Amino acid sequence: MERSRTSDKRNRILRAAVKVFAAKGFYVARVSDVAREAGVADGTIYLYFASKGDLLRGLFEENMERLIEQVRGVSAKHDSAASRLSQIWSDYVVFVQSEPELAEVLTVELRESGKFMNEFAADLFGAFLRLIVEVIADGQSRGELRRDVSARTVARLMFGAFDELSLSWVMSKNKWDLERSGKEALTIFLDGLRPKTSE
Amino acid sequence: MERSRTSDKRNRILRAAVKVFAAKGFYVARVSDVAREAGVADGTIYLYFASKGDLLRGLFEENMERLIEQVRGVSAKHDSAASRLSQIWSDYVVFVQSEPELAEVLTVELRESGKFMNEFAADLFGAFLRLIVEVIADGQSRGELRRDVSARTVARLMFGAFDELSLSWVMSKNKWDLERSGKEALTIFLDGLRPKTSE
Amino acid sequence: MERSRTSDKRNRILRAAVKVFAAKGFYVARVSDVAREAGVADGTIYLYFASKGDLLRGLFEENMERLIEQVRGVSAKHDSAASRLSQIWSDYVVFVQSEPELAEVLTVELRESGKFMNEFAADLFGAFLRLIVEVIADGQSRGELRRDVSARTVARLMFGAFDELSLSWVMSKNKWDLERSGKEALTIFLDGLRPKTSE
Amino acid sequence: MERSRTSDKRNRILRAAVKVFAAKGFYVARVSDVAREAGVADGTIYLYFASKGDLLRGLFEENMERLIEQVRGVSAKHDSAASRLSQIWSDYVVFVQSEPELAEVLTVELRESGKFMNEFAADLFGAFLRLIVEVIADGQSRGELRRDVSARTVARLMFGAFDELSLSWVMSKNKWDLERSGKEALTIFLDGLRPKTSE
DNA sequence: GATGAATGAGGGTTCATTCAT
DNA sequence: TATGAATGAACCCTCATTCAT
Repeated sequence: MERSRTSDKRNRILRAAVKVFAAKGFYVARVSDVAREAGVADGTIYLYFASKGDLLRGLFEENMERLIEQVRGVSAKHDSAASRLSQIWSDYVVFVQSEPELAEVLTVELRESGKFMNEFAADLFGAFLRLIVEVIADGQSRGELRRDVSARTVARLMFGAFDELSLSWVMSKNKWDLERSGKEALTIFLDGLRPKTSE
Repeated sequence: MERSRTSDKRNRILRAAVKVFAAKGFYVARVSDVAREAGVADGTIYLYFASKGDLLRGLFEENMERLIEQVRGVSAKHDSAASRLSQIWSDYVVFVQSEPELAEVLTVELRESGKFMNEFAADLFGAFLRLIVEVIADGQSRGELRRDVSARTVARLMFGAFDELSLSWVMSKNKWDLERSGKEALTIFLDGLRPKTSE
Repeated sequence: MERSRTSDKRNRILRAAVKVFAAKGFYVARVSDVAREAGVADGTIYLYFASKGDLLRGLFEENMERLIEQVRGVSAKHDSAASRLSQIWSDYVVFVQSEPELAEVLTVELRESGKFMNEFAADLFGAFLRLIVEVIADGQSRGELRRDVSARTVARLMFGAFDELSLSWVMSKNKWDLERSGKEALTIFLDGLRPKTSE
Repeated sequence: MERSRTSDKRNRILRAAVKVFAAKGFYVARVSDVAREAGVADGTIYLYFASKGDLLRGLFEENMERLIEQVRGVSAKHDSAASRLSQIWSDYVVFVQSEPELAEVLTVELRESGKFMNEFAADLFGAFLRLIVEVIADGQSRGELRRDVSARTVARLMFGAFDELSLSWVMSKNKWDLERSGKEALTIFLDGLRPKTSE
């Protein structure tokens, strides 16, 4: 009887938590809601997570790391900043479309929860942002992107813009074409980030 | 003894709520925290608001309307889309800098709260977004902005970008120059939105 | 400006209390309900009554005394036990029919409230009952009523029976003929209380 | 480990509620009083009852049904109206003497509570009364009881009389002989209900 | 490991009462 | 006297967490 390194039940609970937190929000959701959704007893959750907050923390950790890994892999396979940004975004679109509830939790709860797990969430988010900053800065240093703007500012801008785009898509129940809007967004940013001829 | 049209105490409670909700988040904040901050008894809050949720609602209502009015006034005083967007943003910077806690509550809680006051918050936010859409669409129809992107998408992008920018400024306790970053952001967007020569 | 010995406002409050207590019950009724019904401010009530409980107490006192006086007067004007009981009951019917809400409060709340104003309510009720006992005992000593039953028991029986009759009439919103039922009841009791021939 | 069909704890809570409600009255009693008396935590009560009011409701339901069953059984075992009424009453005396607190709650709170659970309490009480009405009407149709009085009125009379008798016995802390008084009462009623010779 | 009944601290809300006007 | 805004103690109920089975 092999046991996967990370228990099946733990994953079932995490998946249930995503669903429930997405539907009700972290604070309104009850631990027993998660338990019911996961098909386990309330107490079972505490065999895998120390507290309700830890459940949210575990959820962030596991998934943000996955996202970060994905983004990290992009830089290896693409040369230009433009193609990297394009790839990062289209990967993210795939993620949002295939796991909209997770995307919602990751973006919505990240903010409110900042209140009770500051350093933790900030770290994960910081790591994510730093990768974007690197892509931008690299593009600038190679003359692919304009240099008169702070890479950090650009990274935040793009993150905010795409985050808003995907979140509103999730919350509007997929009523419009996310890929198309994303392509338009990317075009605007890449055009706006083109090196000035005067430089 | 003159009495302001809207009760002093109501305003004191609203201001206290902003402070407390910003510091702890709506769900973690206790009504008695707000009462203490406002210097009133717990029960007094219920003379002005029907419930804790109604307090948050009242807070949105009053302030979002103010912001919307401000944005609305901008279009009358400025001609080009560029100057309108520039003005809207610099007005918003002034707001964020002078009332950072309110800005935080308005942006952070708007999301989480979407869960329990959906239509309400969505309406106010929708009204705000619509104004931006109009500015963009108007700029497009006058040939000032590129036409190959959806005005709605652009509005969302810009909102998301600037929202992220100001929120991260608020939460990082003002460690960097918001105005400067904002100017860079505006430049990137305006460059990215410039009509294509091929058009 | 003459002032009646017992203030008008005090009476207005008492009348309002009767109405409100009858409709909602003492515990569910709020002091502010009584104030609104009386057309006075909440605080005004406390100029005439020390507390909510005192309001109920005042209500009992004033009205029970009136009822007791009425019953007391009957014995003077009537000779036989039968005619006395008949008169007491028909007076009570008049009272119940003209002030059903007061009758309801006096009978319903008397019981529940026994819990918090024991000695007081018991005294008033005891005085009332004692009058009935006297009528019965007098009738027994004069050979008009059977002697093989305790006057106290008979008084309680009759009180309980007539109380139930009038209360159910009040609560059923006067759907049947109280006078008629009362006459039947009286007949049964008087027949049942007739001296045994063997005596 | 056997489990009784109806949870032990539920019954412990109900018994505690009887004791506490009898002592303080429903409105004055606190849920935590009941919990302490039952030896459980406050929250435990809500595992078995939806609310404080539901606790009172459950208490009525369970016990009134028991009483009604008892009364119902009497008619099968006795022939004459006289022996039926006699048996119903002596059963009730046994009940009142063995569970005086329950008797008190059932009769006292039934009235006040009518305010917030009208139809419910009325139904149970109505069912009880209807059984008495049947006994009376049956006695009348068989010529055992006088026919010139409404069976409904007689039932109410007797109920009111016996209710008052037992309640006052309960509240006077058993200072007198309930059985004896009850026998007297029954004699009076049966004599009063004897068919008229003229009929 | 798994369960879910039990716990009890905590918080939103009510409302009798007060008191400055 | 009269007012009614303000008070704050009290209480019902929720729900994260525990623990005996």
